[in-house]
Amino acid sequence: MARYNPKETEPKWRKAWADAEAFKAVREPGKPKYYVLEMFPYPSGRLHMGHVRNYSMGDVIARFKRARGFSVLHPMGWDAFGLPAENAAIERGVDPKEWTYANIDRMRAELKELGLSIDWSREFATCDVGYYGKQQAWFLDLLERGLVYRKESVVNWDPVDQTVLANEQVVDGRGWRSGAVVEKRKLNQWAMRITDYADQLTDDLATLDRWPDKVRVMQENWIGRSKGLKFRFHFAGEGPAEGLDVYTTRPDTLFGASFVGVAPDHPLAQMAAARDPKAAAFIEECRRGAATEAEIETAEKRGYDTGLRVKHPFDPDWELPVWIANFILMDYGTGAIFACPAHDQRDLDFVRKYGLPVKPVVLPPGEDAATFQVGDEAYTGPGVIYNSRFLDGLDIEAAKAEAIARIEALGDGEGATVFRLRDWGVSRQRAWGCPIPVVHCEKDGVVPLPKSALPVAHPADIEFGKSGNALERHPTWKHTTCPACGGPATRETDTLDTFVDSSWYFARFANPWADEPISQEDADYWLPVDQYIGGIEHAVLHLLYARFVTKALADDGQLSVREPFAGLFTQGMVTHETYRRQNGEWVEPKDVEIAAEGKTRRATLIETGEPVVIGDIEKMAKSKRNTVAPEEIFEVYGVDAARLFVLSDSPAERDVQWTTGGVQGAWRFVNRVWDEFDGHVPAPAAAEPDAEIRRATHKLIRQVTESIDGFRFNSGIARLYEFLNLLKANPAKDTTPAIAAARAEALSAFARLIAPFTPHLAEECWGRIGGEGLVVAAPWPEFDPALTEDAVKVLPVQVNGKRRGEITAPAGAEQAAVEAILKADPDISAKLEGLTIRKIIVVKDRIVNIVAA
RNA sequence: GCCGCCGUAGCUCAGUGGUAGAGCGCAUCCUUGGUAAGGCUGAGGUCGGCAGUUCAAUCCUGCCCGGCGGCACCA
Repeated sequence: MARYNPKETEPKWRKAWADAEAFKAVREPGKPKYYVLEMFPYPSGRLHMGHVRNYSMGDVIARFKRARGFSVLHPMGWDAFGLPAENAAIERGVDPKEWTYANIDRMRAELKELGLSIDWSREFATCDVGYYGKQQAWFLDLLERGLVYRKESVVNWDPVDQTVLANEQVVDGRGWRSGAVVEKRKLNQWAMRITDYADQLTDDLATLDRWPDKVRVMQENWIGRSKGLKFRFHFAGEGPAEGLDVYTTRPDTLFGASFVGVAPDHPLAQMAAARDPKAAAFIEECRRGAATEAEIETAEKRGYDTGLRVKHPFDPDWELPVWIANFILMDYGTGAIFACPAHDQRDLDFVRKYGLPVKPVVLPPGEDAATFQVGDEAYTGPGVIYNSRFLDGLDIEAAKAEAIARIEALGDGEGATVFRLRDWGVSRQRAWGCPIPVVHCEKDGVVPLPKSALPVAHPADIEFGKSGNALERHPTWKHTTCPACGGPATRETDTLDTFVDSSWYFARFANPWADEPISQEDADYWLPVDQYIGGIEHAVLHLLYARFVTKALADDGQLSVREPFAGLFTQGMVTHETYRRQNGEWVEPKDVEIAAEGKTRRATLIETGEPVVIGDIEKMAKSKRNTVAPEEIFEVYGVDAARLFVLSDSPAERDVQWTTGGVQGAWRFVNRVWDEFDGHVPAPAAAEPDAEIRRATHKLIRQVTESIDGFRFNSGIARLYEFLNLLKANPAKDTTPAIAAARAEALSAFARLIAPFTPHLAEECWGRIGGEGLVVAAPWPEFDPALTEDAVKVLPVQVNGKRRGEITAPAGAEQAAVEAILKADPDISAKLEGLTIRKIIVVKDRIVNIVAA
């Protein structure tokens, strides 16, 4: 018997699959289709373990569905525009394009080595002119539809990356890539009207029943739809004639109003500042103190009374003061509020500081109107409205409806829906991105290019290597003629956010050769993506943008689906222990030797023998040096062992901890499997298969099938481990014809069941037992449901909830039959000596409990 | 503060309303022509805590403790 040699077998089978074009996606109208997609990688240059896990999961699904008779699309591409290439250009003087394509070449080779069942003929990179030129085409379509527009606005400016960021790319006031504190700048920017779809994007989340709840909740929160009332206060005395618009979600508490507040940036605040130096000073102070969002959130509430007064909408004689308050945001609602401190914590904190009145108008259940008071905590729970004239006695929802109706009747406002979501700013002041296909003409202004002028490609001699936008600096590229007047014009030098690139790539995969951006015929067949797999970090970025673009393109008649991803799975990360020398320097796992001493572990640096501190388990990252290079693992253990390990050791949605012992365990399994197949002896003809092994085989098929369907790869693999132990206990040699016959069926099923996880090993095993053709082309094994149940069940017998013995009964035995067996059992009878049986509870095929006294 | 996930063997994790499992690690032994290896056997768990529902709870419910993640002056 020879040891399994992955270095020889694995490349052999990859070649066989390629020669057979085993993974070519073909539209077959008679067959059900299945589109499996993993979030495409950024070509950073090297494959890491996270990629191995992500793409192995997708590969399990793709191979499984193919074996189950689906026509499968499983493509791969590259999210290839973006800053790292430009940063490499600045740091190392390389050309971003060359750098990117060289990285793609290397990573493609590594991905191919993983043995993924991908249709490589469909591969593209977003930096291919053939891709981004099509993107420019639909960009122009959306521009024409008014879904893309240009506006001067205050934007998030990342001073390190020298570009604008979308709101979604600002985390805790810092750039998501650079970590730099984001500044506010006023710029002319391209934006997409994602807010037009805010309602749909919220409502349609309910249809995504194969998405994790967590992601749906995150998107819902991000879009932040709230329903309420927009209405107008009229000024008492001086003040703008048009009044002051406010937004509230609590119109039911209008009679608890204490003051009216505006944001420091609000026009009314500006007006006050113009004639009141103290107001101006207060506004200035607010601006200074609020550099980051984190600071705004924790800042103490402060305000300034403008001296202006407004009339209460339901009582012209009731006047409310107008304050400027630092906690009011200009870009939400109308930038102005009415404050009801008794039922809003922020308002309460504010009025407690400035001595304004607090009047409760919602009476909590069980409280007495005469004695109920609000202390330091606002009451936001349910109750009955009081102190509120015509709203008295109503519950909160009824009072909201009544207040809105009254305001509408007065003509002072209407019910309104407000979103937290802002339009998507897509301009980036960087060269290594998709050029925006418009020109600026002195005479005609902003002019879209005709489609015949596409693609707008990068110049070949672009000079990177300095900060700022290289397209802007290029001596000739931007100078062109205006398609409208023929006069001189300059090209737009902003490029599109790379999230635009990734917002439609899944649709392009349906037919990457098509002249139009999306081939309707092919997209109608393949879309939506049946199973999308990727990290949770894109919950409100990529996944929201892709949903929006899908809807926008559907409305433009370019797509038939309104949701891109029918199923979403967010997989966990690959983690590893961290190691540090005494001086605090991080050390790579491969330089560390771990020795077990009893139950504790001790780490030393291999080179010097010095002790190393074992630190926390963290996501594999270069900064902590706790990475393990996939290619080194492939070299030692083979690809299959690596795939098996990252899938086997944790549930797919949770993090998996990479350990040497773990991958060695997977490697041992690979060898044990091969050993079992290598020792295979053909069964004598016509022998009746051993019933126990047969049942175990059919149970296994059922369990593995259900595990893959449910994304429980780890438990499916656990069942395979257990089954192998059973086979080892019934070895091929020196055995009965019955066992040999059962083993033949078992091995045939086993080879096909391991194929999604360890595809190379499966081929080798399949060949060894004389399987027909390639295992990738073999149908998934079927199980006989009758064989997955035992014919005879061992039922534990409890007396008063404690286990006192067991009986053997036929499967499905009912109460009467079981009671008969109980009576005939001398052991049980002995246990019941002197007791009166009150009740016998029989749970079919599970257990018997006798209640006795 | 709000929402979600997690807590089972030394470690990493499966699992189940009814006798508690895997891999690694640990111990013993075997093999020494699968040998920078292979195999047998074994020890090890009040299933985070308390209460409830139930004939029966590690599993369901509630509360608490601990860890992780997301959201958070959004009117």
